[in-house]
Amino acid sequence: MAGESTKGEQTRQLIVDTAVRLFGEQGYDKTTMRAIAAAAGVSVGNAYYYFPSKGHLVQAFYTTVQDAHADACRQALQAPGTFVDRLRAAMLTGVDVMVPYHDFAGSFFKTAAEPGSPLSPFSADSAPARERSVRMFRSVVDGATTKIDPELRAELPELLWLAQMGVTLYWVHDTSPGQAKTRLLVERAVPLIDRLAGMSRFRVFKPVMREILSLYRLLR
Amino acid sequence: MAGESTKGEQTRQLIVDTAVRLFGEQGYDKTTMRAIAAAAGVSVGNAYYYFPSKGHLVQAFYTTVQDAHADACRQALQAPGTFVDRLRAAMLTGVDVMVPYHDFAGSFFKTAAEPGSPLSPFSADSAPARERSVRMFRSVVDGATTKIDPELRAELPELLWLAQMGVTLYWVHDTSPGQAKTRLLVERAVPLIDRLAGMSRFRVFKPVMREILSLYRLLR
DNA sequence: CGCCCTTCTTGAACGTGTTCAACTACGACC
DNA sequence: GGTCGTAGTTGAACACGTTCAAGAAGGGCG
Repeated sequence: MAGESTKGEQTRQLIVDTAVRLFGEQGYDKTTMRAIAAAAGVSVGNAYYYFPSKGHLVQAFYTTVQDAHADACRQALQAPGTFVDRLRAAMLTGVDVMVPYHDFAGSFFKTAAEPGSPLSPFSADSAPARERSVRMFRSVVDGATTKIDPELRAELPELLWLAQMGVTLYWVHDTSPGQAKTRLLVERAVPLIDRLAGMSRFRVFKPVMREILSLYRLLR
Repeated sequence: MAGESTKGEQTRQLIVDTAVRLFGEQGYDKTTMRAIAAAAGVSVGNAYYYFPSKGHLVQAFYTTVQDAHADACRQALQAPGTFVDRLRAAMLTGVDVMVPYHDFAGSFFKTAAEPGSPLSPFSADSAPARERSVRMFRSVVDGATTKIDPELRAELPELLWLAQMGVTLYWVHDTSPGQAKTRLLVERAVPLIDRLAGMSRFRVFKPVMREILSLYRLLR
């Protein structure tokens, strides 16, 4: 897991660590490339030798947060349980883990939201992180004792990841203290999702769900 | 409606017109403030005397597009019809109107998506444009002959506006030729929305819908 | 050692959005 | 007519992200 120890790899790591620290301390916009380079004791150009842009330095930040989320979830998801409980655990720990970075995320969001950006959660560059997150939601679904339509169950992990992107979108714009409203959103949306998933087996609802799934597959 | 004709108002208009033209010709990023100022025959500082930032020059662009959309819809919404037909008309004309500006929207999107930005569709500054759009969706709903639960019907215009924001989000990221996938999304999502709206009167579904509406009201 | 090639590093320079102290134009009031 | 104050205007200057030609370090090979 630990990287090679060549000169370059060391410098690269030094720059990432410094950047992540400064991002956390001062936010994205206020942390200039010059400041990162100076704090790391290298030149500006050197930072650009390892990272094609300032935004790419944030991938490391992503990974850090995602690791924390994975750790926080592992314990909660160890034992099987109802779908509601598992989903709530996954999503709430997600919010918890992000809380310290709310300001940072706000200033960085515009970069990640840009259509062509490699930092967009939908981009090819983000595929590993995305797949990892989907895997986590798959384990949420797999360990769930609740009865769910098989076709929906297969697609659910990806849909839940999408839902989490939506929650994150709301969270970024949420200015309530401690992002309380986002928590409220999760608390109340999760049971709703559960109810809808349960209804997916009813006769009247099944064709609608099928249509939604087929549309989703077509457009993603 | 036409503005005053003071010196300042003239200059302001000149700058806006030039900016809108250049944005359309070259996109957002490639149109520099220096270029706008030069093409308008004023100094850079003068542009900043009237507009606090480059992004603010885009509000005029918004208004232009929205006017075009309103015009395109008026005719289609004149006569009453089914909910599906009216909603499809409203949303498809929305896409049509935006098509010429897809590249522009892509490069500008990051600015509008920023949480604190006055150009965010959720911001206070965008309230007039937002309310106008919601009004349009209200006329879509009001003229609809389809039976819809009254509580949902009251809230539906705002929800449809939100849906259109979602469509726009998809559209911005849609790289298919002519944004064909976005059209597909509208074509197939509209009947789905109609079906769900119709189901809202069923006994099993009503409490779920109530919960969704109450959650939405709480969090907006 | 001397040579060469790759890897790594530098800092000045470019073009950008934005700011600001200074300047001009012009209308109102004495 | 003269004077003053506001509205309008200027362009140099700033800080930023990014680029690039140039050089330094290091190591394999004769």
